[in-house]
Amino acid sequence: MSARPPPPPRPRLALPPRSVAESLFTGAGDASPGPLTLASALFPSEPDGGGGGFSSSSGGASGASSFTQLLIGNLAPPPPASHPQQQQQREAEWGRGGVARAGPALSVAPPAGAGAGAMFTVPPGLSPSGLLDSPGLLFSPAMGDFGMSHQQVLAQVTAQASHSPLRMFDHTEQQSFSAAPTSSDAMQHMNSVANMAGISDMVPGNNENVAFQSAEASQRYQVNAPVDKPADDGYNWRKYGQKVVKGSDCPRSYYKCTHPNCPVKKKVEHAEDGQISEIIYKGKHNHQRPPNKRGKDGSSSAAEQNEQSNDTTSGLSGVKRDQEAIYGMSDQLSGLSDGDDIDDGESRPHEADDKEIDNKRRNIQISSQRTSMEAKIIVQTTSEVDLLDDGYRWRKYGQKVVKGNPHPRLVTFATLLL
DNA sequence: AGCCTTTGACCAGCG
DNA sequence: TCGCTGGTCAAAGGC
Repeated sequence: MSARPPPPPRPRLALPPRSVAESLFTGAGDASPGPLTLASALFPSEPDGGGGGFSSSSGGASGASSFTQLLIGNLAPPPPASHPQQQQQREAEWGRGGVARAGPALSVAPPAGAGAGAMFTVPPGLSPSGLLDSPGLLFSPAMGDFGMSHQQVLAQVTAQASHSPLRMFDHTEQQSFSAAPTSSDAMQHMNSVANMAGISDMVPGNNENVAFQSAEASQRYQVNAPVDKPADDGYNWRKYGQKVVKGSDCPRSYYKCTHPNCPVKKKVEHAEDGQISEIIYKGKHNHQRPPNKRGKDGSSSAAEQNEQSNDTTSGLSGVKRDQEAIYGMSDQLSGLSDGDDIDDGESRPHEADDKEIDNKRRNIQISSQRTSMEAKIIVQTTSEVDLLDDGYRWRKYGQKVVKGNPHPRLVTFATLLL
């Protein structure tokens, strides 16, 4: 058996915090936002999913008037030329938040030779800008204790990416990377903040590595966090198989959702050190996420406690609802894939809009790229007109016919200018 | 008792 | 056709 080759050196791309996350604190004093509030901002949704979280796939994108808005979620459109100061400030913030930003930054690590900007795939429906801005990709002492949400977000990003059929689309064309702590300090920070929040037990990804799917040359980059067990992602899983895959000494585990007739499966791959290096979801849950498990001692979970303590202060607070929202969105996104033919039976008042949005999402693949001074959103799309003629400032820099499943695609590469 | 993990065997796809 | 590989099945045992 041959061990995986050591990962290439990882040029660092630190992700500066910006409006979405920072705005959460505006007017909120120095109090750190609850993870739910944070995730709510990162994953805009309807105010109340009514138990289903993102019961409608419209989510934060339902009001998008353009394709780009669909892509970038609730990020404000790029400032017009009449606001140069804003532009400068934004650029200054990007710069300030660059590699030099202190703290146990969770940096993005492109493959070797990727140059300044590698890419990672952003699942459709998840705001790329929100992801870029997400403290889930950045640890900043100035932003409070977000460790839980960092990992939660990362875990969810992975899940969403895995759920998305677009993930399967021509990954050979692009590089991708995962967010990865730059050092063991980052890992310690991740753990410590989660522990401080008292929610480590319910944090998806807290005990695992979460890997963004590498898109090229089977390179894999992951968030390295201590691993003891697969993610507690809110669903119940039964392990039905384990296999040592070629090229790795470590086993890959196969799980099924234990809910009757639920087709969802996931593969969990471990690295040499026993940590989970990759999680791949397949299918769509055709049921609601089961209620939070209570602790063995009968006490409510940290998530529920958090919800109880926060629920009255914000319509979007509470870790539980946070999870509902996030996983609901996961379901929503996963609905684009294997489970398309599955009727979840939920009322979907915006179904028509949802289909349109979904249709656009089938056409696109979004990647984010950021240099130290500039943020970009890379979009691969088969619908150039939709992309480039939507009032946003796109810079087309390439076009290519790529092999795709099931059909070859004309892919346009464009940069969304911020 | 029920649910879970373990693990060897089996099956299907692919080159 | 054959071998390799990944994915799944199902019996056995543990908690």
